[in-house]
Amino acid sequence: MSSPGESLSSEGSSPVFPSRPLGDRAGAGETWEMEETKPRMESLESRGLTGFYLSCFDMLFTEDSGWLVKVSEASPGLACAMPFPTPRTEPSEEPEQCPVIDSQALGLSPEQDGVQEEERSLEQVQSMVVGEVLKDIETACKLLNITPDPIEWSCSNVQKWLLWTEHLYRLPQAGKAFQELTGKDLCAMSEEDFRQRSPQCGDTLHAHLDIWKSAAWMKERCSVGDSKITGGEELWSEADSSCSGQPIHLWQFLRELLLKPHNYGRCIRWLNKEKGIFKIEDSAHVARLWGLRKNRPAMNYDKLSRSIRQYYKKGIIRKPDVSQRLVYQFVHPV
DNA sequence: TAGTAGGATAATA
DNA sequence: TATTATCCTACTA
Repeated sequence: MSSPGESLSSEGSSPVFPSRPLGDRAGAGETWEMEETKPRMESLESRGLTGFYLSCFDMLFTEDSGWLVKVSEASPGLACAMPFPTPRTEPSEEPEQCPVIDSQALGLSPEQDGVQEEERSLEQVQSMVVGEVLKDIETACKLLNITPDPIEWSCSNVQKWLLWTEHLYRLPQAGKAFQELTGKDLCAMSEEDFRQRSPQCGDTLHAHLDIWKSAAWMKERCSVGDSKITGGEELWSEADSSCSGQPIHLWQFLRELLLKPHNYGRCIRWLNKEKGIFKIEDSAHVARLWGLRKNRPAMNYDKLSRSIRQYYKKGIIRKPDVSQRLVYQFVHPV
């Protein structure tokens, strides 16, 4: 099946790139209008990225906001787990770290100390929030087999991302309005451009794209700096088969969904993780996700389940001893 | 009606 | 060539 919109068109897109979060993109053969990026950057930074992300929470986590509990329960020791841009007036060329400041050593008053404490707490939350956002984007990249940086998306990548975002956040379909646009075209579009193409959800899609762009920017900065990322986990891992260009297998895809219960727990979940027994709660949803991942719009549970059954002979998946509908078991549990 | 099982064949990487 | 997609029939809950 051919992907929609293979021919490139920049119709309706702005000639400049208005909303690159920070910094330039040397080496990509692209012209970045830094003057144009500045207002957007300042807006982002003056609000603080946390404010930016928090304002998108209702869109981001409509599936399940359970992970937010983790933020409130987070250990203070997780503070500054990843580089995070703090509010400032001028962009810095250096990758930022989150320094641990000894207020007593600085001779601060108790009031100043309290403010410092509050700021540290805020930074802890920021780190957790950003870490979770990055992880969600990483998962989407794996599942869709697209790069995290929207600027690199082809037309079909853009359509995948649109389908995915519409599906995940229950937005009205807007794919046709963005046909024949590459990621670069998309990134060059203003919020108003988005709204013109899709009055119903253009602003939402633009906000999501902004998050992806910010995440790509942060990823780049992380890779420029050291490899320390949140909580010791390696984001953007290259070890994953789907990120290394290898075609993903259905069993791998199912396992990835199972390993992201806060995103996909409503459509697939472990019944007994130790034994590898899982249940597909929403067969149509899982099939749609698989179809999105493999660019097979006609995928349905009938076909998906046939593929699962092919694993019986191979000893990868089987039906549990007590067979139940929509319940399968990994022969070799994780 | 939806899910299960498996044969056959085509498409794809 | 291996894997998955697709289509099919038969059967079950």
